[in-house]
Amino acid sequence: MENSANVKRKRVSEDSPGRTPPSQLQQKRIKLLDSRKQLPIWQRQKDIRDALRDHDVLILSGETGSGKSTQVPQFLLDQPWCRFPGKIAVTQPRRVAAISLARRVAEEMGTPLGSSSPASKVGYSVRFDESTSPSTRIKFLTEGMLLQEMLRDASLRQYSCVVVDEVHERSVNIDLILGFLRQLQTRRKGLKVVVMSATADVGSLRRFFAARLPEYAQPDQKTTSDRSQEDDALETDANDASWHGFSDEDSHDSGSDIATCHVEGRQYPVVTQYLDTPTEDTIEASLHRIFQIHCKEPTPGDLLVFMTGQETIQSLQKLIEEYALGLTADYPRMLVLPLFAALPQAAQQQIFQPTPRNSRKVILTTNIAETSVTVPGVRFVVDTGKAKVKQFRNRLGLDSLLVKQISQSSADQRKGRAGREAAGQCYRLYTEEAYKSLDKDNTPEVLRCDLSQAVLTMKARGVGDVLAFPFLTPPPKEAMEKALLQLLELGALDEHGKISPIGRKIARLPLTPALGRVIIEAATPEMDCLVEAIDTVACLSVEHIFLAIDTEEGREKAQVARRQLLRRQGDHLTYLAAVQAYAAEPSDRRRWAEDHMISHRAMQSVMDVRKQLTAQCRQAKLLQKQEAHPAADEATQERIVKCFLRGFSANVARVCPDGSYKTFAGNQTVAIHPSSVLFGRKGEAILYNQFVYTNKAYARDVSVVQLRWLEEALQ
DNA sequence: GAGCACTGC
Repeated sequence: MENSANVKRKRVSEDSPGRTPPSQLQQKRIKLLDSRKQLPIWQRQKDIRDALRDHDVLILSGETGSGKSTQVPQFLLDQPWCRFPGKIAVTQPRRVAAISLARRVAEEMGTPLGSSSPASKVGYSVRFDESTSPSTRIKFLTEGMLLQEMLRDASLRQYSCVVVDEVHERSVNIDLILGFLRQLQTRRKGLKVVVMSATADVGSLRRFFAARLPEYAQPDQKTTSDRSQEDDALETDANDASWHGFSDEDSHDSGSDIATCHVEGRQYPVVTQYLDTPTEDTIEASLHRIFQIHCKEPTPGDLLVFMTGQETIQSLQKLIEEYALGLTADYPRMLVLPLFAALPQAAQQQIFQPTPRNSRKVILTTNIAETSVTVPGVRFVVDTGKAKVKQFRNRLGLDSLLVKQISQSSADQRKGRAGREAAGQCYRLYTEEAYKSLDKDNTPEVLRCDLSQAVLTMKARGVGDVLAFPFLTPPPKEAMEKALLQLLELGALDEHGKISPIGRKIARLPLTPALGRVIIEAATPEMDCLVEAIDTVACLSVEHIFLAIDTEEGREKAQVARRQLLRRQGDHLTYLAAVQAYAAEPSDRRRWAEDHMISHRAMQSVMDVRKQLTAQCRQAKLLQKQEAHPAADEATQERIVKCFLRGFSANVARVCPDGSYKTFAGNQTVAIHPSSVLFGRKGEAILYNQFVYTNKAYARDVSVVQLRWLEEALQ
């Protein structure tokens, strides 16, 4: 263990280069102690220590502002049970949170951060950035990083305690970690687990940790078949959060080894207003409400409007700006700012600029502002009550992305955004009855996604019978079986369901199993195109590299700017050309990206992923001294696409006489997505990486394939 | 001829 920790320490981190003198660190610590004592959780210090002295599991609920993420690890550090092996892991859903919490806790403890000093007691570990020291006691890390650590040591032997934060978010990774910890506690006595959630209702978590293992691992048969019917009907609402693996009936609550604790949050009051009658037109209703608030309420006080996506945000922005022209000079000025993930970084930064005097920011946002981005200065929230939700359909192997009603907890989260700095107001553009009829919680991601990666994650960490894995919310059996079949087809599992050597290699890669399989295929002597495959796969595993353009004129400009990069064979080879050209650019890469209307931010991530994949392939002995082939080599290009065929053999469609495409697997009609270079073109058959239903079924990331390649692949 | 919310290894 110590060895691997030392090796990791050599990796880069972004700590401040100069070391802070110890006396300054202590001064800062003493100064911060006063504000720590003001936190609601400070009073509960003894309760929390006692709870974990007497129990192995603590479920801690507390809203934002309680201070639980920073204080709980510090409360536990000097406890006798925490002396050996001595480390505390605290998981976080997002990289920025892991890093900033580590920085804050290091300051509060008066210790240097991470790798800046061998004496540092607090560190962090996120992808591409690890900052720990030999003395690290508290480590903040993303959920994915903890799962990666479990590949090296499934028993997590360096930790005395694992704290899982933000459990209410219910990502697949959180559910996997909870299941692993639940299993681990039966064979590693003394491992303490703290589960922290913003939701006060912790009944299902309690039952989960209290139940005897074999009994609750069985999925509920009745509910499973209900869900599979729903799966057939594309349009039905599958957002049924009332479905839980842990209903009161299957509770085996002994309660003996589980402590629970609730901590008050620290929020200003927020007044909620509902509509008297429901509305169909949320854009119109938002427009109306925004101007009402703006004309009636004093400044300062910014306004945050929750919408579904880029398109609705941009049309509402246009409407507001038109209407704002009619406002007299008596009213404050209005600054309308959109906020969504695809927005370039510079535009996103605008929301952090201070609002000028006598003006009001009106921020139109997706649910990025619900959890990931905290917008300062907000006193008013307008909530349309809707969000786009992704749902995987097993039968069709298709992701749908449709507008759905949000859950109550999501609505409450949005409302809370108005009360972070002062008392606020929240206007819900739906009736109070509608609110009461919403699902209580968000549907856990594990019920909404392709499970192949989760299943391979389990297999690689020693879970033999994945159908018996303790899920907080067991997915339908069909979904698990579909994932097992897909892994078998990829050769990641053998016919007995055991993980194969190929499967182990794929599981180490930070990729979906299908993309991982492409890498493995490309490394074979027959295919011999690993360098190219890494570049292409790296591009496919980050956000879209081509900047979105919304005018006809812009599109023509983009066509010209990108002309040398576009490949008639399709998106895969186009991405490869773009990565190769970017990587070969000797001087100003930012300039190159601008010239080609490519996102520099996306290309930087591509280069990070490329570096990581290259290192991992070298470690796995997949990559020896292989060099890139000349760019124009057509035989290589053909082999690259064939490698993708190995990973995505189910994602193939043939052209029909009417010019549409139909999938081989399910005879589904599929259209080439407008973002593809093949949009509007025809080939005898296409291969695609993603199959997404929005307003119709689209293939994304598409290349032309020949029918005889498919026959070869089937041999 | 139409465009995907958000995380993460």
